[in-house]
Amino acid sequence: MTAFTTRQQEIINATIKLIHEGGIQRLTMKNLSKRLGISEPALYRHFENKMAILLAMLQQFKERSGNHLARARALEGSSLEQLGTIFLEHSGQFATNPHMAAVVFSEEAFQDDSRLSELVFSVMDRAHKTISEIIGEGQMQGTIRSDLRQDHGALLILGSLRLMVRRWRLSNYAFDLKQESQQVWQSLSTLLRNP
Amino acid sequence: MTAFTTRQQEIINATIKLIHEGGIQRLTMKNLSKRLGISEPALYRHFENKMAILLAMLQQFKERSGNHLARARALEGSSLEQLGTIFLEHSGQFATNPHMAAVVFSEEAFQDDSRLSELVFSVMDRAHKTISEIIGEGQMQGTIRSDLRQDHGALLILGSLRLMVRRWRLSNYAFDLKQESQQVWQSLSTLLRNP
Amino acid sequence: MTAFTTRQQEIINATIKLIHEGGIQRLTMKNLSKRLGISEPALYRHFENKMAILLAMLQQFKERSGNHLARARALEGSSLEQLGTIFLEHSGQFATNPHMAAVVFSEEAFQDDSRLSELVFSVMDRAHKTISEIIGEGQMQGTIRSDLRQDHGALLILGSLRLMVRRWRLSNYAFDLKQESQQVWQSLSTLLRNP
Amino acid sequence: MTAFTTRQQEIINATIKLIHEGGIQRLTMKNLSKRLGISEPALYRHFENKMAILLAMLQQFKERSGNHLARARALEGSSLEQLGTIFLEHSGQFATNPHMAAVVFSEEAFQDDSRLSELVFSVMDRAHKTISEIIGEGQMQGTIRSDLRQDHGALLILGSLRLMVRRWRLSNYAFDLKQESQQVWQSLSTLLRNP
DNA sequence: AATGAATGAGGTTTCATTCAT
DNA sequence: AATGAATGAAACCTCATTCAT
Repeated sequence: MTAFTTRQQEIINATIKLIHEGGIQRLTMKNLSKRLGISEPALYRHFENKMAILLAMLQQFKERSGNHLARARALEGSSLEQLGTIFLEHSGQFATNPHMAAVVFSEEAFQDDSRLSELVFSVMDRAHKTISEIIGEGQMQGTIRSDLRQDHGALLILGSLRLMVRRWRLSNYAFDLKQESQQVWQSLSTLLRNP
Repeated sequence: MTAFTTRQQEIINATIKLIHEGGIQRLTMKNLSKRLGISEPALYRHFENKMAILLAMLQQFKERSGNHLARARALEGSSLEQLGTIFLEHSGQFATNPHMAAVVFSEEAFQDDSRLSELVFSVMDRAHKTISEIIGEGQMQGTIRSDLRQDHGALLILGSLRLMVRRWRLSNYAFDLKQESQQVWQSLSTLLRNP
Repeated sequence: MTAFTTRQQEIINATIKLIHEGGIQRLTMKNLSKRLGISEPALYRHFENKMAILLAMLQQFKERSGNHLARARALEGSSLEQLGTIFLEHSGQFATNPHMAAVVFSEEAFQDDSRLSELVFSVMDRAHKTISEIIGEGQMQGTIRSDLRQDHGALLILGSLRLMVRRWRLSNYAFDLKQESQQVWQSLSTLLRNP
Repeated sequence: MTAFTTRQQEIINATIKLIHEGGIQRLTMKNLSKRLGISEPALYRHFENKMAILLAMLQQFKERSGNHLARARALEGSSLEQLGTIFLEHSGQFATNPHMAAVVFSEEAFQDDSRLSELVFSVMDRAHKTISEIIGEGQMQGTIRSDLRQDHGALLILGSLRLMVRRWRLSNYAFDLKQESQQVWQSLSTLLRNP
């Protein structure tokens, strides 16, 4: 959708890596330029602002997250399978691209600017709503236990996913996220399945 | 354990409020001194460093969290009741003291200093371990379903708690956290209970 | 005299307009290029420097001012009529072309470069000298009161003209400059006329 | 009225001198700090902003100008004597303090900020109104010729004063401003006096 | 216990200008 | 004739911290 130039994409990638390494505080225009081997003013040829860089990064993140959800929805499988796909694809993206995890957990740093924080919220909210919907469908079809509010189910799934990724980060990526997320999903689906 | 002077406690409280209002970025020595109505150098009479202030704040947080857990453990009730107490007391503390929620979600900002980040991790980890233990006991007693790894149960409970509080924050405290957390716990206990 | 290419003239005009809108501070190569819809380096095809642009602008201004004076001198009328022509033509030019007024009042900004400031001074000085001359002639012919130093007369006329235009600018062009300048000239000529 | 600390007054004085030497463009926080022998951040202890420094400078200027006018109004003398006092005291202040002249003619540089430009305008406007008033009184008393609109008289007097000072500046202070202003006032009063 | 004054390091951004294409 | 990409210098300002009082 949003098309970035090569340089812009490079800048976005470097931004993600810097945040990954040292949080938002490490993301300075100087560090960014140093990382890319260009001067600070050069950055301003490609983005109007530091804010614009963050905005671009989050927009891209939102787009990717949206794609994940859409792909899962398009699956032929049962509701539980759709949920599993969402859970595993999301954690899979973090596993392959650990930098992105840092961005998700820097959310609080974006609260200064309303555009940034709304973007962040909208990403989370869309996932929440999609998952709620799928749970609702599963309950109608009888595959998911019906004594569970749909939004609570979404809270459960997303909350577990987020905390798992956070623990993975805090552990310094000490365990295999993909493997762990499969096991966690196993547990989750056991709980959700209509007995 | 750690005894703070009146002034020190005032500083810690102001720190929490500043973080609550605008994240770690708002926490500057200047803002802190302005909030307290004293000069900047005065802060250095009470704490060696900005870091020392953060450290004190987190230590206090750790202590309180530890107390919550200990109190829950001391209860006579069943495992599920103990877990419910932990869940509700924690969310209750956030409801009464919304400032504290901000600190939890500024965790990422502490990654610069290893002492800070270890402290943060230890708080989360203790809760995780305690909850795992209780789940284990519940499974042995047959009150909690046994087809669930204990650590996954802890992940579930803590993840839901955290995400619920986060959504409460992002919604600008738009809903009643106490009421909502009771309902969420209702859902959670339904899932965990041995059928 | 000085022949400018079409592009050069466009650049000069845009320069005047920018100064008009926001003073010398608004005149940056970036703003200039944006206004013209070309790139910044393109400007350097047409002028060596930013200074060269300002120089060209002032030269053109000097030329036009010289023309005004010469045309007034060529008139058949009395000395007072010549002075009136100068007064009204100058203010008339500002009325039709308010952008130019801004340039006159940005004079101080040109003091950095000696060539610029000398140019500015020479424009003012030539008007001063011409007016002094005409007053002298009028005094010899008996149409202008002779108890007035010629240079003081020039100071009076130019000072009034400048301040009137300045007030017009500061008032945000709130009054009709042409009409006002006719009335001011009425007052001035009454004072100068030999009773 | 407005009381400044010693340091603040030093900063204001240095500001005036810098503007005097090289216009507004020379007035940078770095130059200012260098001139005072302190660091840049130190300036921010005494003024919130660069703008605040300019504001303080202009407020002081306004106050002084107001005092001049009030003192002249308090004189027992005729209207013409009051006008003469205003004319000579104002030029006298510039003669003693050539730095201030630079500020007056940097007016255009203040157009960026509305507070600054309004302040500048109010200074000029008050002088204009006071002079108009005095002329009106003189006309009623018969000492000033009545075939002259009061505001045109003010335009004449202020315009001449400004242009004279400007020429003095541009000439690099080559002539004796006090002496010249006495002679100019001689001419002006001759023109204004009721014959 | 507290303050006024100061500072070095570093933050984001803008400027006029250059160079390869 | 024009551009995309880049840059060194410098702008204003903020940060945590120190020191003499």
